[in-house]
Amino acid sequence: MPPVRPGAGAVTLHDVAAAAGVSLMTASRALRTPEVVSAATREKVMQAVAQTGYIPNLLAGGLKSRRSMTVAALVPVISVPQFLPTIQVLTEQLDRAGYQVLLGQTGYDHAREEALLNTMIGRRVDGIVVAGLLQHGDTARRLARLGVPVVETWDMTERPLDTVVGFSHVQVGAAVAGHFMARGWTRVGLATGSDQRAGQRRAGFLSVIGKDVPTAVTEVPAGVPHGRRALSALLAQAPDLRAVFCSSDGMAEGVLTEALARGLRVPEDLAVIGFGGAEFSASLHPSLSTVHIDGAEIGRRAADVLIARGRGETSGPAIVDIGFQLVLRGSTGDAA
Amino acid sequence: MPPVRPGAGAVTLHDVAAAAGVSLMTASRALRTPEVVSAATREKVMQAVAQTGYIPNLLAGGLKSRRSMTVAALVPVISVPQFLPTIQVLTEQLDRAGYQVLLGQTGYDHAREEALLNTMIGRRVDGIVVAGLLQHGDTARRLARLGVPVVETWDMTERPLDTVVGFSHVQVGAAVAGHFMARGWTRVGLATGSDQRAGQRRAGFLSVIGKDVPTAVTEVPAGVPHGRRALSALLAQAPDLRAVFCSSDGMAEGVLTEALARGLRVPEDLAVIGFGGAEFSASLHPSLSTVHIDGAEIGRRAADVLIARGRGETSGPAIVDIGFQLVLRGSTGDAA
DNA sequence: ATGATTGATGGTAACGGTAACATCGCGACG
DNA sequence: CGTCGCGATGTTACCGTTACCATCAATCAT
Repeated sequence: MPPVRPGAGAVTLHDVAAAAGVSLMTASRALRTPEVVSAATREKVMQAVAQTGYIPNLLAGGLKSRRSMTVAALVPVISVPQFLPTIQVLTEQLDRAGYQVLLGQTGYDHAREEALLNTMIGRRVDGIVVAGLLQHGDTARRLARLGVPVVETWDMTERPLDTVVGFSHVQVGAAVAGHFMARGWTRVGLATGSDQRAGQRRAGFLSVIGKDVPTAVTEVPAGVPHGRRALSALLAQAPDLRAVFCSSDGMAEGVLTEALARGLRVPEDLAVIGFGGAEFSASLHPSLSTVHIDGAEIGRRAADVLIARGRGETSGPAIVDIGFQLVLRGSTGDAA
Repeated sequence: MPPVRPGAGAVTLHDVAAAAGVSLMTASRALRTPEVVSAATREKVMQAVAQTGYIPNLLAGGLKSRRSMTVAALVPVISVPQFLPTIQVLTEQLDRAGYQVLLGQTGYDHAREEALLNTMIGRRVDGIVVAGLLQHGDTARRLARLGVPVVETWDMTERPLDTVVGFSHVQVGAAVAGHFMARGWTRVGLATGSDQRAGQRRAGFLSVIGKDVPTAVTEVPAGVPHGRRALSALLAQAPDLRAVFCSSDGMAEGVLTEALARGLRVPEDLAVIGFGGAEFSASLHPSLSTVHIDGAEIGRRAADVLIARGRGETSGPAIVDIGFQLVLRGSTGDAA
């Protein structure tokens, strides 16, 4: 097989127009704005499309129309399970509106994030969805100047770059603390990551508890081993610990495991609440209470925002708080 | 804020050339093929780029050069954990070579798969990676005619459309059956999905066992509840069942759960092997034996193939078998 | 009857780059 | 000394589509 020159053999709109016996422009309109073309012409063009097997070149169309019909989705790493429902629904919804998603992995690296954003600008994406908040640096300003819609997600801020769809980590912390208080548990602790969001949940938590509490900070806020170590560390600080709020369901699982290993009964001796609403949390023993975030809803709302912008509609509220849900189960003695 | 005309304010190569005092073409070459311009000129252009904040328009470049520097990745749904390492590594490797990944979700629907492939053709992707095998229909033929590199993955076939990077499900079934035989377990069963791959594993399994075996088929080959039901069904057929090969680690977990509920000891009364090598399989009790597939390696090899093709290198072997690994743990009595 | 309006279509010029070829200065060589 | 070769740069055309404006027949108000 001879090396095929890329793109050779592709049918262009020119061919379609010729086959339909109309001008190039009429063919273009029959596809893009059918309502301005007479029914007969539209039909001829459609037949020519079917007959020739025409597939529009979206690069060419995007170049001229300045609308690439693509959206960038930036995540730290695609395999972070937390963001998957968001990406899934985002991709589905956008697909329905004719957009495709360009995937970008920042690897938790701000330099790579910047580089990726620049690449995405170069690809003339019609919008950018970021898992988390963006650094407000040079590139962010450029995005604003170029008018690229940006949706930050899974977080909350008073001053989003453009639009934010998420929830308040401070409120999450406060809600969990509130539940602990209501149950009369005051000897409480935190098993938390060191990231900014964990800090916000901690702040919210402390604001309700009204005093400092034992805190075990782990670099990686996930995984059973980290959870086990975290509980050990907490018990060293406060042997009479009554309840723990964990930064992730994975860590919470580790805390449950360590409690079991130490002969502590959950929830009688120690209550545990996780964060994330992971699927497996329901099938742990005891079932894990957790803070559930509707990631799919985040994706849906983000898609809505971008599609509306694409239609030229003025953006709705720039801050969308989708809230969260305290799912109370066995590990806090609230349900089976 | 007035509605910004999209793309307004963007710096073009024209501006860079003007700022550097060279022709448009020289500026283009300084960026794309620096080795053919003099060092002094290159320097001038680079400075102009930095000063103007130029970002190349990849739509324009791709249109003329017929190389979009994008690759499509098609998965059933992004949240299938199995494919995540593949997607992650694929995206990383391609990114390093300057490619971006366009995500497509087929939703297990062949019509949508076709539609997505057509869209991707329209976007002039430089390659397509599919999770699984492609239907060899009209669109597949078109891909071949257009010379778009296609990498099918996570499977094996004698006649790939183009290149396949995966492993043989038949061999997996045979290997598991071989292990059962070696242990002297002949009263064995299958808890399997109804898809084609499950069928291949079953065929490989039966070819070694040498006779038909009790089989529980579930529509959705994942999830603890399905696994529990599957074991119930199997025990109804064969109360003296000694070992089960499951279609997924999730189902295997369900089988373990059901065994526990029925007072069956694992592995003494019943041995269990899963499929997929999920992370959680190691931390089940007993730890789950499973067939591990190196999904990251699949992504790496797929990226290699596409990058080589992009360089115009003739494709290597069209069939890459990365094999699999039998991870033997507690659920077959092979390790702690 | 006549100019204005409307609906359908066509022609032309981009969009922002790159491929291919043309040009030009300059040292090497017969 | 003319010209050949070569590296560096410039010119032109074009990738495939859509924005914009022009055209033209048919309908309409006056």
